[in-house]
Amino acid sequence: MREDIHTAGVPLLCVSCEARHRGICGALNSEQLVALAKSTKRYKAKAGKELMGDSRSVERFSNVLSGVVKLTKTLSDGRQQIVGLQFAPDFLGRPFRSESTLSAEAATDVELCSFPRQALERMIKEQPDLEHRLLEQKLRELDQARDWMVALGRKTASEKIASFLLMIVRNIDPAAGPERRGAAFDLPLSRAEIADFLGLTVETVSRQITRLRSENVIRIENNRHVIVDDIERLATRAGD
Amino acid sequence: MREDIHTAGVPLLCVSCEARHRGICGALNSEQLVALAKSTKRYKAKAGKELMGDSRSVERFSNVLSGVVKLTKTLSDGRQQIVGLQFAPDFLGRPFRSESTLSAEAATDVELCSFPRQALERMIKEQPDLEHRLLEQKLRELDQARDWMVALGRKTASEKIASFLLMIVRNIDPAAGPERRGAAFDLPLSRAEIADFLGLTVETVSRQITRLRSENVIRIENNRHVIVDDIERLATRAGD
DNA sequence: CGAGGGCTTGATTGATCTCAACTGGGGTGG
DNA sequence: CCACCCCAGTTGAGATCAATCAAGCCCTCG
Repeated sequence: MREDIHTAGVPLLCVSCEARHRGICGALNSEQLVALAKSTKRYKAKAGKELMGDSRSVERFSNVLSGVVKLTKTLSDGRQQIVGLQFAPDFLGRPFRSESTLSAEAATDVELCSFPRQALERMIKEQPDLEHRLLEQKLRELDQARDWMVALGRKTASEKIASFLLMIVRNIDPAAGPERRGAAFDLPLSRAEIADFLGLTVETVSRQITRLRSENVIRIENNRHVIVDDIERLATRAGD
Repeated sequence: MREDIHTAGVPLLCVSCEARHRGICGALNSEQLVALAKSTKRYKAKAGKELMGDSRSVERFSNVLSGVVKLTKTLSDGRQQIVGLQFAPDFLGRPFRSESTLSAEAATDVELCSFPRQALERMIKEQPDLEHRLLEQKLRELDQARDWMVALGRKTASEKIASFLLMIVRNIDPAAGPERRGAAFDLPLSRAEIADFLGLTVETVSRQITRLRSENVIRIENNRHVIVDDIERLATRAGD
């Protein structure tokens, strides 16, 4: 591969960065990347780390470079709902003020590339295609949110679990084409988090996972590692 | 009001159109409006009319000028979930292809202003601010979708109903400031539709509405007309 | 007046929640 | 090195909220 042609003048930080390929940075040329990289900070966060409190850090946006970030909303009495999961190379942040509040937390260890709100907004003026990418990303998030609304509102507990596993399979390595029959991966979420994602309790999640396992739809090692031999078979359980 | 200044050269069709004020057309100047208006068609549809099937009419976008449009998703076995409601002057349509399918239907009688996909895309090239408006709108929809995910996943039946009524109050005339105590409006949805929106059954919706009524939180006339004397009191029941 | 659709109400069922006990692995400190 | 603890996960038994099944009511419309 003649990567050198495309990487001429690209900041070292960005050379192998996925956000430059599938993420929003793909809208930028070398010069613009250099400019943006000036105010860019790349860092890692441990699982559990809060990345964006209701108000804190609204002033920075990030690209997710690796790992999984969960977006949650909490009711006053503590009930929680995960309203989104972000995988690399998703864009993390809510441009232009939001009325609704949500917080972001590292679900697994994550790697982020963050930059100040202003830097992004300045860059948008210069390169409108950046805003286009942003729109595409947010449209995808909207599609996903709506798919989950169906699951939350109308699917049974076991359908929810199957849908969830399917969603992880599809995001963990989207590289693999749709023709593959099996997959293996680590769950990015604990049982409690899965429950918060699916609007269930931990116990119900556990029981349904056990059921899928005893029906040989999935195998599990170490509580976190899942092996799916026949994705189609799992898809059957998802309901849609 | 010196509307004449701002309406000079504006197509007749657009003069008093809300989309020009709060909607996406606000991004356009008179000339651009004239250009767009050439391929624009304004029309009314009766409640129940399908506006956008899974594939049909993806080639046109619309502004909702009056009335309410519901966006629904359906599982293979017929279970339905309403995943969004659009009020004037919302933009209706999914630019740039979607993987996820959804259909749009007039919930009440509606008035639409529609234009071909191409016209919009051409106009975006000329006026990037149009894309910005689109992004803002979709971000709002995303915020709303996530609020509903919390309701669907974590709220009780009666909290769901209260949240729903509250949402309608806030959308039906957002003009009225947050200081007003009461409100009266017609429900844009039937009981069955409310059920599809909240992930409940018709019976549960009916019972919970009855309960709110017997507790004097709301009054109801003709099954559709709702009077809320104390919005705060209703908000208390919504859970957040 | 009779029929049908939308809505309500009642009785019962059932999926999921709640509460509680137990298990197993990993880490800690004596 | 081992005993202990702690936490995540599992499993069981019983309670509960909403679904289901079944009438019945109230408009509107023919």
